[in-house]
Amino acid sequence: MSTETPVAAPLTSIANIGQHEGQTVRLRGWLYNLRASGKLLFPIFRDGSGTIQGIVPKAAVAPEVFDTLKELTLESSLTVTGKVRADQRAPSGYELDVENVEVTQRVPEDQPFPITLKEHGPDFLMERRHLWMRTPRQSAILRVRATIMRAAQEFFDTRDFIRTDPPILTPAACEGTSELFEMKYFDEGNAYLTQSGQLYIEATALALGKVYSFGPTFRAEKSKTRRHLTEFWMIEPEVAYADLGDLMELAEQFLSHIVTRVLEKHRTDLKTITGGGDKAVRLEKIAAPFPRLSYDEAHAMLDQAFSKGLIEKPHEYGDDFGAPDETYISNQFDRPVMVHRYPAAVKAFYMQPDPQDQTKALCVDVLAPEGYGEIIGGSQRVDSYDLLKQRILDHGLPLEAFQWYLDLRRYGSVPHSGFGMGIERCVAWICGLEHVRETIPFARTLNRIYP
RNA sequence: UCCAGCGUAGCUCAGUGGUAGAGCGGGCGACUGUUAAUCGCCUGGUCGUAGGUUCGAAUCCUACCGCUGGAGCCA
Repeated sequence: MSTETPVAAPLTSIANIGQHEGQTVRLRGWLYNLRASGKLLFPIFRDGSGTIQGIVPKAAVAPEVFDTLKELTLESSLTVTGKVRADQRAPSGYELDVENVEVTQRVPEDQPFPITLKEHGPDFLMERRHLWMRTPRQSAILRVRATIMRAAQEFFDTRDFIRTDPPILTPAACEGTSELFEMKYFDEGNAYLTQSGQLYIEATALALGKVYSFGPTFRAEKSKTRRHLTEFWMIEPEVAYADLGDLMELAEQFLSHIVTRVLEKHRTDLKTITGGGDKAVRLEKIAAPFPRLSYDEAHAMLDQAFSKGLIEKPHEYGDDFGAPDETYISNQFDRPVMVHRYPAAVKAFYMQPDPQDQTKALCVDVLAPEGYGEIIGGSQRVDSYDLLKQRILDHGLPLEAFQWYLDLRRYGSVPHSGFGMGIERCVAWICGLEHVRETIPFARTLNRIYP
């Protein structure tokens, strides 16, 4: 439109705009919001990396540029040219003195963009997840998720772990308990979507030493809570010759590394997510070592809490902890707490018994602070052929299906340990979110598979 | 599967037996520093569905449907 605009204005992103202070740049993105005050317009642009406010005084731009922006509808796509200026009044520190704008597609006003800056309910937003993710808070969460995933892989890659992803289609249940998604598999009978790659990475660990897997897992449980998805991502390391102590050290260093990376890259995003307040402070305390609590110590803590009226139900010794129990325990600490050596009876068949007390399993749950629940579950695995076979039979599992798994104890068995971390719960905790449905681009929950 | 709560305008909600409401959104207008801008006017509804009680039902009762999050189970 305006012929004065230099065609060569460099293209940049809003996140990097500070490097171009005083220069005229181009941004490609969308109109996020528009305020007007007479002959002065305040359009807010977004480009996926952040948002920036533009300033358009009527006297300073070509009339058609002013008119185009004044009439522009929210979420219309555009390329904007303008000069970057530092401004104390701007939340991000920079503003754009708009010189020109070129609209790629104009949203018609009879069908306006449905997500406004006001409040909406979860059903309305999830039905429009493909649009909701354009809002600054949702975009920020997805950026943090990406960093968490990258940091998690980087942690293992730089420690010489080999990534070995297990199959997603499996012939039988790994643990025999969870509800599985079932499907027909040609003439081979039924197949199931994996609920954990653990048994498979035990095999790859005995081949390659230190391994991890990273991919989606599926649980058909009818859980409708803020902590549950039917499809979620899990990263699972498995280490030959590692015992429970090694595993707990690995877990606390792993989580510390992830938090460090998020703090390095996402101060602004964390502020956007928590709505202004600088909640990054609570993450600065997250550093190894983490507090450790045996099952017995945790039980005693709950016992005392009940007698003081701090929790509603008494914890029965020998039972697993319920969600309110986990919340209480985690609230006693300012960093993740590692609860180890649960009663073997409430844990999976493949967990190694504690030599000090055969009724306990060499396992650990890492509970995130603030009631976000179990983000990591792991254990030392049974390495004796005879014991593992007996456990399979005791749990009523079909021995034929586990022959390959028993082979791992038949040929050069060693002590080995591993854990799994649910990415979504980790993101929810680090970002301080109400619900895991916001931690993944398209959440799959009990009664939603659209969009 | 069980328990609880909620379904009223495009959105968020108020209205609890007597003529259907507000804010936001959308439209028109005013405003040169707004931050979910503000101000004026306009627009907008088979009160989830079906049945019942009543002179009269958004409101009370029953069933069903949908949503929400809590238990169990789990990451």
